[in-house]
Amino acid sequence: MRNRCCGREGRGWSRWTMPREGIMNLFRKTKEHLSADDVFLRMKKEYPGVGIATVYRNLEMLHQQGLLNRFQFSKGRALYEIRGDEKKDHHHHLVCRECGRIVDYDDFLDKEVKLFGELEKELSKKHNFEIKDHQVEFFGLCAECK
Amino acid sequence: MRNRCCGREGRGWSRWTMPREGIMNLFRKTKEHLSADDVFLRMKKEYPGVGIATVYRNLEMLHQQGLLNRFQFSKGRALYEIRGDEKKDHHHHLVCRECGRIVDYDDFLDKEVKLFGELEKELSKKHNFEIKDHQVEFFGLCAECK
DNA sequence: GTATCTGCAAAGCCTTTGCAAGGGA
DNA sequence: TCCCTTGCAAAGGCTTTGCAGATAC
Repeated sequence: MRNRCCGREGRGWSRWTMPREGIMNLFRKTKEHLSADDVFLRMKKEYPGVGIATVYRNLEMLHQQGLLNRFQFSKGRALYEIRGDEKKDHHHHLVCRECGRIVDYDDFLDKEVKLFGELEKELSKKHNFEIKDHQVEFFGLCAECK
Repeated sequence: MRNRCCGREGRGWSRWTMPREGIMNLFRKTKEHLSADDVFLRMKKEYPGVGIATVYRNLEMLHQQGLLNRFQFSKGRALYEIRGDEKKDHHHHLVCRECGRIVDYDDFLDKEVKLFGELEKELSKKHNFEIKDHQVEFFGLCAECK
């Protein structure tokens, strides 16, 4: 599965390596948000011997390339998730302030999609920003914690 | 200025102290987003002798009490800002991926306000979440960096 | 063959914690 | 007096870096 390496401009790597492949496989198999340590621990089973530094380096690289999203919901650890087709896989988050549980939702209301499109356009113009992406979180208490 | 201490239920502190007051004064004077270290350094001038641990402890306490917002836009450091009247001071962010600059905007479109109200209601019901707050960030490149 | 990538260990940064001393109520 | 709060220093958690050896192409 090194086809991803070829014909890709400015991709940030020169070789499609085993750890890189292993990390992407992991994310392809799960919908969870994983921390660097989560990835490191799960990698051990299928690709033993991969070091934590390599995990960090690759997560950063894959994030830079747009293959993974990175989130920093709370203090401490960053969380990653796979990023698929922009339009298809985009979602927003519900984050529980108590237990840290994260719920994704992607069944947007039509007006929600429409509004964000308009907002990006309008804000770009008004603040002279080139907007590439957005992130929305609702915070509160989940069913168990409230 | 210890009036804030009195008659406030579940406020998380028993005494309105000098460091606490100093920190709030700092935030009242600025619209910037400050890190714990920023606060620590600025405190030194007016309230020398306040330790960094105290700054962290109080930022956390003030955040818990809803007087400060905490954000974690990128890895590393948390940023704080003063939180005024919910309706009046609420705003969203534009974050530059290149230089980290943060622009606030609070001149919401009417439909934007309306939509978020509807969304919170609908998501609460659908996911059995008690939504208390939301946070919106647009990421991209600022005028200088693009 | 060679520049890139890796694992290991050590260092770095931000944040929290333990504890004895200080200071309101 | 009581016990909340503080400052200091040490520890903690997550992440990055330096470097010699391994590896993709």
